[in-house]
Amino acid sequence: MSKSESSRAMPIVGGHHASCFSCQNRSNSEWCTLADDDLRYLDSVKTSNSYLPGQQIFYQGNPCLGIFCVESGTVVLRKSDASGNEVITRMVSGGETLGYRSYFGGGPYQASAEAIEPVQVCFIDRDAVSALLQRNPSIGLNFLRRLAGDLERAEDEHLNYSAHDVRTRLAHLLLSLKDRFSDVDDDGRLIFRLPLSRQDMASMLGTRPETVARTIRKLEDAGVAVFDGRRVVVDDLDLLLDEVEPVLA
Amino acid sequence: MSKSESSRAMPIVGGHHASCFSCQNRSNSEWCTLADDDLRYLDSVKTSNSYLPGQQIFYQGNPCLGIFCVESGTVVLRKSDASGNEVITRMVSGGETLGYRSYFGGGPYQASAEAIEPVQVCFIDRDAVSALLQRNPSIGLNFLRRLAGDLERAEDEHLNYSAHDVRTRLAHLLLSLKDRFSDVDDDGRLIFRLPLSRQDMASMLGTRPETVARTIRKLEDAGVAVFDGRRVVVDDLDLLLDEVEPVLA
DNA sequence: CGGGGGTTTGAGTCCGTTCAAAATACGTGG
DNA sequence: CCACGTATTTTGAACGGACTCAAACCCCCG
Repeated sequence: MSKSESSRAMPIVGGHHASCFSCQNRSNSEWCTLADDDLRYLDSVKTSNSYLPGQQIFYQGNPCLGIFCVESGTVVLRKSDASGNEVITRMVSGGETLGYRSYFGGGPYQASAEAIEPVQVCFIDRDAVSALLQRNPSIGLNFLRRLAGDLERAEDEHLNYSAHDVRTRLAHLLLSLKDRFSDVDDDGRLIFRLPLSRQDMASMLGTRPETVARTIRKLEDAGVAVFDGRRVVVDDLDLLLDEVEPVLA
Repeated sequence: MSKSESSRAMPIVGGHHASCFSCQNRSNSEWCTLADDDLRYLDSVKTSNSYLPGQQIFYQGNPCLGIFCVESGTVVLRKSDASGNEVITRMVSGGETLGYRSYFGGGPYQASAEAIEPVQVCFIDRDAVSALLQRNPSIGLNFLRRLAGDLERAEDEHLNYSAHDVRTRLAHLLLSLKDRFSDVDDDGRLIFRLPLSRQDMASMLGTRPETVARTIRKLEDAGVAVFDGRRVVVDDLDLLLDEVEPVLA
């Protein structure tokens, strides 16, 4: 169930009101092709908010009132069904956008967005998005590219899911988190600081927490990685890669 | 010209050259918002082709040269990895479009498109699509809606997949094929004529043909459906629905 | 009639689940 | 800072669904 039951999309901290002009992420966001005056418009209509880990940015089933820009931090999209089954369909980090699937698809959100790190997000109203799309059609193309990429990832995931066991998928997951959540220490080892609980890992892998724990143990026994809570140490990246890429005959 | 470079995507029958104006499916396709002169343009640049069951319309890995309109018949998108694992990510029938994910996402096709029924498709060149997008930006919005819907379905499928066993997913599959591939006979029974082999069903369910056979047997033993090759008879739709919707306490 | 691909059935195994309990981490108040 | 209650994680044992390998079957076609 949820931890902070009641409050909906209530930011804990008022906006520190970043400017779109100085936004680090703009160059690789959908808004990169905005002309100066359009950017000025965007900057004037957006609102900026902060969320702490565990706080919900929007809920599955809620109507989509606009689009969010993640300035910093990490958000997960959780999707659940009537029976309480839950999967994490996506992780969204700084520079990425949020809520556009429902915006373009119509209908309510199909997943809940929850901050798993302290997050700074900007909100752009439906009408403002619509206006920007009119003023600069290339924004639409940018979102087309984004959605096409999302669909590709979802279908890759589908294939990956039905072709590999949990151990392989866990190795996959680690690799996909490498760039954003690991550093190399003096000895050349990879040091992860995962933003995910074991339960969240299970939701991402489509399995149960118990299985995650057991699979972690297997990877440790195989010398691939050492897990200590959310801290993971990988001595030899090649061993991790071998988990994913079977030794082909 | 463009697609003859690969002898594979060679239609068996020359176009019967349907007109876009008389196309039955236009009203619910992405092209429904085209003005008359744009439609005339589309009609002049599209080429129409036929494929027989088993023929490939394009291959995973091939560059995307344009977009296809399925006028009639059914196509499946097969996606495979280096190890030979295969899933069917989508079924596309008359009125739907094909190849737009790669067109907007850039890069080569991520799946192969194979006719599983006699199919009539129109091909629209990249440049023509681009021109139409420019002339009528609402086309872009239509594709945004389409991709958003595809992504939603893919993520629904993901949840469905990790939450339900093969038996439930098979029932799901039947229900999803009901509208297009079944009729009601005089006694009120549903008569399916499936366009899929058992292997294809396995690819859609993310399982093996043996498991499909066994699961079919279970459904028969439970009196839910009778399978005779590709012909399926469902006496009582409610029984099928019960397979999907667990009796909630 | 004799292939040959697809399908079904069988037997055995393995992976992941379930249920239950123990261990560990966490937050809160004393 | 420690103690305590709670939630999460880990471990264990038993079960079950789906997989693998293999053989038999079937149907379509030459």
